[in-house]
Amino acid sequence: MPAVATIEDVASRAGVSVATVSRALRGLPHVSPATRDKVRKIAAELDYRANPHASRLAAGRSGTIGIVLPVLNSWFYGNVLAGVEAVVAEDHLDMHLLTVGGRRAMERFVSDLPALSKQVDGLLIVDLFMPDQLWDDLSGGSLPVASIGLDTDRFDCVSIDNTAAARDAVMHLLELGHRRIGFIGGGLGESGELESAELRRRGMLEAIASQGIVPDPDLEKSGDFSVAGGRRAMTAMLTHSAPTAVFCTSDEMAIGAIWAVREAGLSVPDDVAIVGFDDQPVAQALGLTTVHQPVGSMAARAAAMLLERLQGDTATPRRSRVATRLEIRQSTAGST
Amino acid sequence: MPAVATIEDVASRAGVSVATVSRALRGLPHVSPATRDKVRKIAAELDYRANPHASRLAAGRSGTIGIVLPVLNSWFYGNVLAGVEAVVAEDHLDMHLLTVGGRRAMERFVSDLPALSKQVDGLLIVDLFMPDQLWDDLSGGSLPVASIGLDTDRFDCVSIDNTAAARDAVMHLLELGHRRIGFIGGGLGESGELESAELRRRGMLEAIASQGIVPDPDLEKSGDFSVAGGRRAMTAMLTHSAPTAVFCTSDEMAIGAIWAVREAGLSVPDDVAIVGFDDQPVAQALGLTTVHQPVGSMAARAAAMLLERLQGDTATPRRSRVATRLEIRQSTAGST
DNA sequence: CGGGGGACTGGAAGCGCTTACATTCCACGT
DNA sequence: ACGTGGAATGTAAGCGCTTCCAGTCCCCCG
Repeated sequence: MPAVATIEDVASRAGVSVATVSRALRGLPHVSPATRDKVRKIAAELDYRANPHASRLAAGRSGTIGIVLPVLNSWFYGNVLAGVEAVVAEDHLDMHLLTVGGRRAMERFVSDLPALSKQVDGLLIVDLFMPDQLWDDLSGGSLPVASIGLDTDRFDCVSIDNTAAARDAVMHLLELGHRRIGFIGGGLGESGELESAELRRRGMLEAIASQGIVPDPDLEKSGDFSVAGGRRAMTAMLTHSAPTAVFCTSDEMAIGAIWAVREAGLSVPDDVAIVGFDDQPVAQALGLTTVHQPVGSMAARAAAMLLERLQGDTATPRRSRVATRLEIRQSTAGST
Repeated sequence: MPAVATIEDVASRAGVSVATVSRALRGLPHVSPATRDKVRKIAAELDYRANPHASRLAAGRSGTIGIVLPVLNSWFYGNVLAGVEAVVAEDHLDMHLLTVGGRRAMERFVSDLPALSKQVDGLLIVDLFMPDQLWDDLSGGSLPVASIGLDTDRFDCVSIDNTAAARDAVMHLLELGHRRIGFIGGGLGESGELESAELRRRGMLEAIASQGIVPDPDLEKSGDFSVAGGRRAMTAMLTHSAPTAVFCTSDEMAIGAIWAVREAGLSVPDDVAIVGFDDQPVAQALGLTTVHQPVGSMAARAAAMLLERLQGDTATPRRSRVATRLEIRQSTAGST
């Protein structure tokens, strides 16, 4: 049991008070350079690390930001985490995962919100089903909040223009001559549709409306952002109506849709063209036409914004819009 | 600023001491049922939540387990996180992500290890590049450790028989008549090969040796477990030698390999058969022959083992072996 | 009916830091 | 020579819990 050194050990060994050690180690003013160096040297010798719980309790800050997301096992959120991680690690902050998939978890999250401010200094909300109350609590509270994928002026956000991106994607299909265009949107668990999915649906509707096409409810299905969900939605769609093209709100669902199309003995893109969303690495490998969005860097940017807030920046919420780009590949334009 | 209630508020409102509140709320003995109920009722009214930092400081326990993994943006680790999350959430524990990709991060991790015991009660090591020193530190230290994917008797682990799984996969290729079989293994970042990749390589060698085939170094490449890495490795392999089949240590790399094969104007499986590893959802959708391993439940099981250790279980390390299964699909057996 | 022993409860000492405030010290201006 | 202001340092009061220890109180046995 190598009983790690405490601040007191450092202080006595350096012949100064704990207050001085604390100041010296954190680079605060009111410490002479000589003292600071000496303290640091001794701290290094002792391999001293401040006990984070003590620091947090005393300082009332946690040095942690909470990341609120629905699930962990999806490419999208994995990339978000990676992007955020890179940024917060630089500032020696920790990240605290708050998985809020499903209605129950969301309810618990909302009710925990007041207490949460003790545990995290800020919150990063990732594209998520947001009950109305959460919007209010979040923008009303004193906890800094930033979001990835939510497009709002109530707090900092970095997002894409979901509607425009979807419109472009569907316009692409229309230009190829498609008239019966399906849509696979999505929500996670029992909660409602994700806002981003809803906006993409709107873009799709705008696009087909611009060509005077009447939307067919049978051509709208909801998946859960998984491969299996996409397949299920596509299979259902194929049995009832017969789209010649389908726009999916995630690559995973698009892959599932392609699977379903092939299972039905049809071919992509000849019988059914498929468009995804996200542009995961796998999309390129498979020749999936999809909307590219730079998830990792969006996440990093949002994290950086949040960190600025933690430094005390209290300007009005910033909204950062990131460009998307339709990657046209074989799932709409050639043979797979 | 709705100043959350402290234990003292609850105590005074309930007319008892803070000690009693603490005991009542945590369900410790030596509290009469009547008192307990009263305290709980009042705590609920006040929406009291214990300040975790204070609890941790006082108790010397963190209620947190650390999860050590190399990267966050990969399907494998995402599923690990999801599996672990499900288990730890039940016990109201937090998980602390320790991303240790790359040599530098690993060095920092090793040097932080002693201090880490203040921050986490236990460590969950996910299939990772493990420097020798880390092995010693981990099994020598007092911190409970469990691992996912590492096969060891130095601490609890749940793992698969990588060698056997790889052998079976390659035997499958041999049975199909392949004689020039490539291997795409992998490590992450600048660190060495993952142990699991190394074991799979061994299984591959065993298999081809059993058929009297001499291994060809040109048929061994290393990827980084990404689609791009798999593609790169495959492209390199195709230019130098011409395998008729390739075994990849992850599905992502297998997908990249398929991509490269097609880019080269060849077809899967007719010119080159491809086998992956993991059996991600996307593998089934794509008809990728692959080794199935139940990542999520392995992670959950390892987490459960670790939790038992936290309860004080000090039996000798348990090794849990999970069965894998070769899923034969079109990338080796039919037309894609 | 007295004493022993549980079952409850409260007091209080920390846990290892941060930080407001007090103190010391020195260089400087007058 | 003496007051002064500011920088450097120390003192000590918490932060909000947990937990050891020491009571209290009551019941039951001898």
